[in-house]
Amino acid sequence: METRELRYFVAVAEELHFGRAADRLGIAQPPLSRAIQRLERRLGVTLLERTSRSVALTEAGSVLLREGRAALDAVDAAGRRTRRAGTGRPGLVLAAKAGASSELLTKLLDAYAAEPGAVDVEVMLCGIAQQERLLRDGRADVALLHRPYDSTTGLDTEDLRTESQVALLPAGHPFSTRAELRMAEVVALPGLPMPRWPGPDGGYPDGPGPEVRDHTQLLQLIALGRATAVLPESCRVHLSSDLAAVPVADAPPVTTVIAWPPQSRSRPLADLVRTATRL
Amino acid sequence: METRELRYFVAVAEELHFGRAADRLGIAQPPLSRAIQRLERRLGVTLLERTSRSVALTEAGSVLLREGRAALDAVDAAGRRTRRAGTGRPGLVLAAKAGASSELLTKLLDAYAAEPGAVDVEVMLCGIAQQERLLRDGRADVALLHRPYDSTTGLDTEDLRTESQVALLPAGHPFSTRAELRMAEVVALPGLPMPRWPGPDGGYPDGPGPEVRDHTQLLQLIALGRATAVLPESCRVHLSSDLAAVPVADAPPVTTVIAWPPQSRSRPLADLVRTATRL
DNA sequence: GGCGGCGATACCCGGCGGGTATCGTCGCGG
DNA sequence: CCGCGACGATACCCGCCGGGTATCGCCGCC
Repeated sequence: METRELRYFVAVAEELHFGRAADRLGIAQPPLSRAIQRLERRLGVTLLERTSRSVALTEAGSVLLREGRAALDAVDAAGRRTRRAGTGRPGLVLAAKAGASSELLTKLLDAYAAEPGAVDVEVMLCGIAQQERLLRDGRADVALLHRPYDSTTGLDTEDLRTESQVALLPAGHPFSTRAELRMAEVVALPGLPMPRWPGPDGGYPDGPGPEVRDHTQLLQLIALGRATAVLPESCRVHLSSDLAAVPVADAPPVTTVIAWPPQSRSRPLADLVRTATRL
Repeated sequence: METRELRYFVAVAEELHFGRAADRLGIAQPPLSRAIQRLERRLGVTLLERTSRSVALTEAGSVLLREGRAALDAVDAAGRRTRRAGTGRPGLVLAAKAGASSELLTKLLDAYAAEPGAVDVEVMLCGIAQQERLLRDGRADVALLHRPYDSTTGLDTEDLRTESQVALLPAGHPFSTRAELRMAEVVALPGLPMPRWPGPDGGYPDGPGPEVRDHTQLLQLIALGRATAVLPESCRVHLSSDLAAVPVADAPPVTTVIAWPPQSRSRPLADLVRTATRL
């Protein structure tokens, strides 16, 4: 199986429409049809159920979609990491959610920079739940994640710290003076829905509440009185005066972990991980 | 990057010889040289340092070798799993070392077969340290591993049980009547070296001691008075009378784990894992 | 110094990837 | 009920790229 074929199939499987997929791939529709047919013939498996009005994934097709994405990520990662290894710049790329764990991040970067043999660390600030992707396709070498929000399956990790969570409310909200809240109270706040985060696929789940991409967006929405959210208590350090934080007694504790792709313990990475665990 | 190019590069990087690599790939040498040149040009990186007398990997080349193997495994896995999903046979393939944990394996298979919704489980008995590879390239869905001998990095796992280890000796050996031994005594047994196991790459480490591929080979060598070994105590159940087992006080305990590739929790796999943890 | 092994180069061919034109099917609206 | 339009499949053509053979250039070694 060639990566081009995989890329073609993934495009069609995502669009469920040969024309749009061909468009996205920058080729015409007929060669795309042929490529998919050949792929099916070679695998001996029907991947797509098509009529002239619709395209649907078969069971095998959805397996290939999932596995093919992972394989393409691995191929991309190989290319990117090789390029990085070749063209000077042997530094590390660390991915972190914009606005999360910032004081831990500064402490980590400072401590690591003081280590003997430290290399340049490029910080890649990204949206929610993007870090796993960045690690998998080689754009990042190491990331800060937050369990249980982020999935760590298939990554090597070390726990860094665990903290409880607080509810963020607009300053002056009646609940903002409470000593603590419960999850049931927070989710039921009238006029203040919990926002929706993008999933690992970049899509948003259905439901009420505004769609939110990063922490600054979120904080602004809360300050505007349009939403509320439950976040790790370390977010308090950069709260502006228009926001209030109230502990949530029964929210699950959040563990910040440092994660990296398996089988990639280079010296600089190992040093960074060791530094992190000693903070 | 196309998978063909990756396959070509991996072959050359492993052989460090264009002629032999071309031979292995079933093509002539000139197209192989061109393919590698094009790959280097596209990546903008020198992968191989060649003179007319030798070929050596650059730093970037060894990165691409490691990452490329993983990517090729992922592509192979995508193909194999898709084929399996398409052509009926939606069963599970379980990989286990031949001769290890056999009574746990039988118990697991029996218990799972009794579950509602159980599917066929094909058992793939393999050599030492082969299971990780089988999981990665899609030939197996789930495996039994033994920490700390087997690496579990990049795999999802559940612990099943932990046991201490015993030294295996030829029956009648002076030490065979001892109540317990220490590691230092076992490794120093005159005339009874510890055998060498293949690593994950299939190669054997250097050193004294016979090369061993699986447990039956090993047991036979011990019975013949040519070797000794330290194994989990569950190996006692199938000891023949020509072997003796003596507990080793300071050997690290061995944990049997069930492992599967990340992001692949199909219903049957989840059922099997759940059954295993309940044994 | 000549021989032989090895990677690179030169040159040729066939197949495959990609393009345009067009067909066959089917849902839908008048 | 018929015609239109959307969409995937088919037909056919072209240029490039993957692969082959022949040969060169380099260099270690007898």
